[in-house]
Amino acid sequence: MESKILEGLNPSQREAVLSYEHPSLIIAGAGSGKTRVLTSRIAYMLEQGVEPYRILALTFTNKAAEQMRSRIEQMVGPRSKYIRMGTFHSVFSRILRENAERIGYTQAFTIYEPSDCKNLLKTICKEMNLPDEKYKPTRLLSRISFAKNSLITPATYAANTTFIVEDRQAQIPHFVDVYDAYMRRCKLNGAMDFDDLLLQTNILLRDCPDVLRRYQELFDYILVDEYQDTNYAQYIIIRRLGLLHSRVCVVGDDSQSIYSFRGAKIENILSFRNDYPTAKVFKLEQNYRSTQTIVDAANSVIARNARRLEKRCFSEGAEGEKIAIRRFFNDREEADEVANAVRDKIRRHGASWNDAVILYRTNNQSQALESALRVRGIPYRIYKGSSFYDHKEVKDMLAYIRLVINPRDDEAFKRVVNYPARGIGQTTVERIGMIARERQCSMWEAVDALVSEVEQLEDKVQKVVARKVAEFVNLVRSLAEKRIEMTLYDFGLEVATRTRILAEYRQEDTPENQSAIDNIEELLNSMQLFTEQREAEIRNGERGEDEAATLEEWLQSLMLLTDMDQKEEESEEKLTLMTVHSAKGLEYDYVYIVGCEENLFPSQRSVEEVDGLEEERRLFYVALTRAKCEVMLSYCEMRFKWGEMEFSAPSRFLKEIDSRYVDVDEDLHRPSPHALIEEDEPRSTFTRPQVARRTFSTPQRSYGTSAQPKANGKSSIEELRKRFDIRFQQKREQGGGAPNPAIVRPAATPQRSTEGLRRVATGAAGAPSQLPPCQYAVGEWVEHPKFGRGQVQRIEAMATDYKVVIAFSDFGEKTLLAKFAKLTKL
DNA sequence: TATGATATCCTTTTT
DNA sequence: GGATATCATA
Repeated sequence: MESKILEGLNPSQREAVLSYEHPSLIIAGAGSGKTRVLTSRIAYMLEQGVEPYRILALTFTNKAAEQMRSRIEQMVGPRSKYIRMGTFHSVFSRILRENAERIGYTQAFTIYEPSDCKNLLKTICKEMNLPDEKYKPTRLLSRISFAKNSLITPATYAANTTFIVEDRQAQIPHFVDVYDAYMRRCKLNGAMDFDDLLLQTNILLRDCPDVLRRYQELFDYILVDEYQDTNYAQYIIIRRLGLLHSRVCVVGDDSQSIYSFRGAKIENILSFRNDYPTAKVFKLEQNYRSTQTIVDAANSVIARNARRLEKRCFSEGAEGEKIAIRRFFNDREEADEVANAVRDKIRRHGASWNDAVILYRTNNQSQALESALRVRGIPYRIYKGSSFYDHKEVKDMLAYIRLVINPRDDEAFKRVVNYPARGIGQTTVERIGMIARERQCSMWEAVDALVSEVEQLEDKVQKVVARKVAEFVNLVRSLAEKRIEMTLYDFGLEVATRTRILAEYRQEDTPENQSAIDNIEELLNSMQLFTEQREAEIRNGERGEDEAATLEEWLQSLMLLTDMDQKEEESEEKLTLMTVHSAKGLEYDYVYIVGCEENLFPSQRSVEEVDGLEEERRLFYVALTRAKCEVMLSYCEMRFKWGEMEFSAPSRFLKEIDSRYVDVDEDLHRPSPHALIEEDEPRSTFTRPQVARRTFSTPQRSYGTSAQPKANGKSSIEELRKRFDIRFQQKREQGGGAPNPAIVRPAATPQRSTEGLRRVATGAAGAPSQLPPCQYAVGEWVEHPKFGRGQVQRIEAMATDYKVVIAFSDFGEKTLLAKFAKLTKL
């Protein structure tokens, strides 16, 4: 009897699933059922008796991991829970935590986010008296990131003459010293940055053979998704772990390698067969997602890349519509017209907003689109890099929490030592920093001693300052004590109130303050959610009793979240906006790719880099292949950039699509107005032969020296305006531009209950008298989605909510928060 | 020490 | 244009 898992797989998919005992390279073209093969393979392994905890499955995003897990669960049931599955970063940060002491780290290490890293670099450069116009934090960090991802430690770096010469030429001769100091300081602070999670894992596996051995023996099977986007550090981790059994299976598509800026090495997938000579190779070439037109069009573009693994993608689906290419006057018009186009498309096909996506190259392109969508009342969701955690109030909360977990975290210390203001100035902070450096300890440790000596201080001024610092130290200490006896949520609330952060935002009732309070509440929500999830897992026997949710784990999971991991708001139909990068792995019926212009897509920088253009082309390929049915590409004549109008030319990629698959509203090769202007103003500086073809590329930065282009451009804008005004007029008359009033309500922002927090605000924190009455009563019968039926035993008022103790028939007594528990009265 | 004014970067893409 | 950093002033 054949396994059900194999049903419906095509021959090559099937082979890829069956060969789980062999190291495998699965080259999976876009839309070829890659995830299905991967999940089927794992499910099949489980069915064949492989123990789930012996499987290590690494994905690119947490979301991908969750999706895979739930699919496998559907196939083979709850055993899937025990598979070690997640992103490289989340899986290995957990492993690092378990073994932190082995590499001289504290188990309570915190993770520095890029802004912490940059701040630290800034301090280091200041201390070393390096000119900050050359030693820019971002630049330093990206170089450090490059080094770490290539497993180059400061020592190896210093020994490499190429690097040293490079740095000298880049006028940052002391980079290696900065790098060294940075790593030391991180360690001293008990902190790791994102790249450390991979680098330190490698150090751990290199220096501790017993640890290596343990995990080698544990993980009989290793599967890696999106292998084309792994960097050297990740590659070596896989090599090391796979050395014993070598049952490494990687899945990827070289044509979709788009993360080289993060150190991803396309070579990893290109040379997999050399690394694992016994590997079997499977090619998934049939695209089940897109129309033939889309697949063929995408092929015609990607064919221009030199370095590729041989494969021939095809679709047996419908031929489908041609790819539409539209030209617009400026980014505003583009946004308006694309919004109209999406709306019309969705209406005409009776489709859902969920079926369409607008993709762009850079995040900042979303602004124009957002306002166009808002005006039309089109509901949308936007995936944007970590916006939530970028909020000041969230960072402040997290800084206190980080300090509680790991007091040596200097960046957290500096952030909140005087927030909310308690009279500790810059000078004081600097002095603490100096003491810390003298004693080679963290700032916390520096003041820790000081606090006990406060009263013995002679100097009056010093005494006052010291008292203030002591106040802060005691605050954090007392929070640390509270933490032990409290639930995550209660502790979070304690932090918000005791630090007076909440009070800060309650002083004045402004929209900004309300949103800050909302965000803090959301942070607390996530704590509660985390606790509940964990409790459910323990109840289901998926985790041991001793594995209750901890603050550390919550924080870690939070730090490693990506923009793609945000929770889907159930059943809300929204149009999605995101970068092409974020769209990898997703699919939509209708795809709109905006800003297909030179210097934007492809980006200016990519054109200058060695393999930059090929990567950009792959990115374009990714964008095209997201579509199931239709694609519309658009570009503008002008775009608002750096507060100025700049001319743009259509992207070269538009012309690279075989014309058979394209429907262009205007001749792509027609000289653009921009080109006309160039001709009006001849430039003697252009001597290169390319000049003749330059009609389609903007002069900005390319060869054009000085700031002429901008000035020229500006003076000609009026002229252009006139020309386009005529077009506008025509459009208006055709009725193209006017928003249709018959359309949907405005995008309503989800209303969260912030009642609780604002209430606490006013009076003494936690005065229960101000709470609205509890919606449940003792003795009442309720039903919970997970725990089933139960009777309310006790109700206890808390600061912002009620604790409800419920005796469930099947799960026993449980304490729930009224606000969060999804209870229905019976 | 805290606030408001000016200067300066910026725009790739993200775990 | 806009966010953030640094500076000048009370």
